[in-house]
Amino acid sequence: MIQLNDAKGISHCTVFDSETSWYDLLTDDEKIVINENSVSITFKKGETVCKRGAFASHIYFLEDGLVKVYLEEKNKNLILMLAIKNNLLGMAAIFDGNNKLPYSITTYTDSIVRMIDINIFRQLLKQNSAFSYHVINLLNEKTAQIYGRFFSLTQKQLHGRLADILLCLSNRIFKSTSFELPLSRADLGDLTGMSTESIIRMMKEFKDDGLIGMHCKNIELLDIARLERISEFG
Amino acid sequence: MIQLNDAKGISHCTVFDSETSWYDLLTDDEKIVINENSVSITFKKGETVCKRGAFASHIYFLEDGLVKVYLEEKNKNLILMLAIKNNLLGMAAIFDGNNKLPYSITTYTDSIVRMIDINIFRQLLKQNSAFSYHVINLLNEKTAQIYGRFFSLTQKQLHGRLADILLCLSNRIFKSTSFELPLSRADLGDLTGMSTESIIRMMKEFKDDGLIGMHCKNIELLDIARLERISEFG
DNA sequence: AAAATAAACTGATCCGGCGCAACTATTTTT
DNA sequence: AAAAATAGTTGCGCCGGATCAGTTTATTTT
Repeated sequence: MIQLNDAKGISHCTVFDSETSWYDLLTDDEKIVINENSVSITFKKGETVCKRGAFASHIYFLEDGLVKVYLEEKNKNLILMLAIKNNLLGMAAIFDGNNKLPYSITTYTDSIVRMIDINIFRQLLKQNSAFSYHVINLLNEKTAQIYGRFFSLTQKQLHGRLADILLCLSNRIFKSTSFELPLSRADLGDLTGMSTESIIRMMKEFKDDGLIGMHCKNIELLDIARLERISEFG
Repeated sequence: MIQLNDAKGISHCTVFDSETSWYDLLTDDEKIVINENSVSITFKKGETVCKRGAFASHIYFLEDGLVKVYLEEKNKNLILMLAIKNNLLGMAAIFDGNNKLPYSITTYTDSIVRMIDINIFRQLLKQNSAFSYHVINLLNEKTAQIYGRFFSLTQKQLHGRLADILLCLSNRIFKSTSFELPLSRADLGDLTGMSTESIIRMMKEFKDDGLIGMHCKNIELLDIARLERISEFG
């Protein structure tokens, strides 16, 4: 289990990555039910899996790929979280008053999504408490993450927010200090609550200060300790 | 069930108020277990129920009163939500990696909190799936709310955020267009992500514009339609 | 009731970060 | 390969809101 809020401060992380498998908690019969009531769909990079406001008919299990979960309204965008493979998405709609999806999902890379009938999923939650207990833990982990990000975006300024997201991408998504970004600068903006121009300026500043290396989409974190200090102080 | 995200826009609301009783979903035996493993504590106005970072030993059921659930760090504060009676709080710690509370809770008014042993609560979740299904719904409702607030605080400017919180207080807490605020201006600031001074200035502006009436702590919403428009356009 | 403390308010100043416009580089389309 | 569209970059001006420094008004304390 990954620690989300350490003693030092309130960390900002936006990736959800669960190792435990909910599927293993189902009985053999239940597994059959899931299999018969779900389909695996392939999405290309940049395709939309679902849109906020639509009726929620499925729970999405991301079998492979990288997606963003986001809110959009007028020209304002906010990425709520990034998700990598083995994530259950769309659970917030399980009992939303009106059964509408509370967010949209779009892929960053080619992705495979298993779409599970929401009523079947509800049924399993109601009948299998080991499964529903596990789901509660998943939800709580996401909630803790959202709190950290909420704090970061409302209380820190640009430097801190950029440091946060770079550390998060490195630790949680790419698991390496150097990686090739599938997100555009505009997406980084939607993730950190800043304008595209500010993202660019700030990244250049980080580069000039020797905190990161950067050639187009290729990023390398050079001074993690200093990035962490920037994240902490703001 | 209260609708959280309507078609018009992303609403900002910070109060959690559930009518359904989780307690009724327990069996008679389970009710006895809960009763034997919980105590009801009275807190005076302004007292701290729990602090972020402490080991989570209990789930808090707010039997009466009004509390804030918040993050604090250095001189930065962020109120995650307000809760009124009949709310379960502290559930985010049920399976947090390290069993630490992810937020602090303080009362605004004299309050009664039933403190339920967290392991007993876990046990009930594991054995009673009707109960855990209900808890999943509660968590999802909170999540949807947090998303709306997240959007509000990161994408709207002061006017919109103030309109949001005023409408929320009126609709969800006081259930009246006129009410006496138990929160200080500083708390309103922590709730909307703005400085105390800005809260004061903005409220005066709203008053001068005839949107609200205000005498010290007494607030009256005079033009709800315009407040909603301000909330929507930011 | 006086003193002390905290909360509410006001005005002046300053700057972080946004938005615009223009330009370049890269990718996609035809 | 040329054209079009998208993404990335830079400079500049401006303004929303924070911060600071103070005054006034409430609320506690003694």
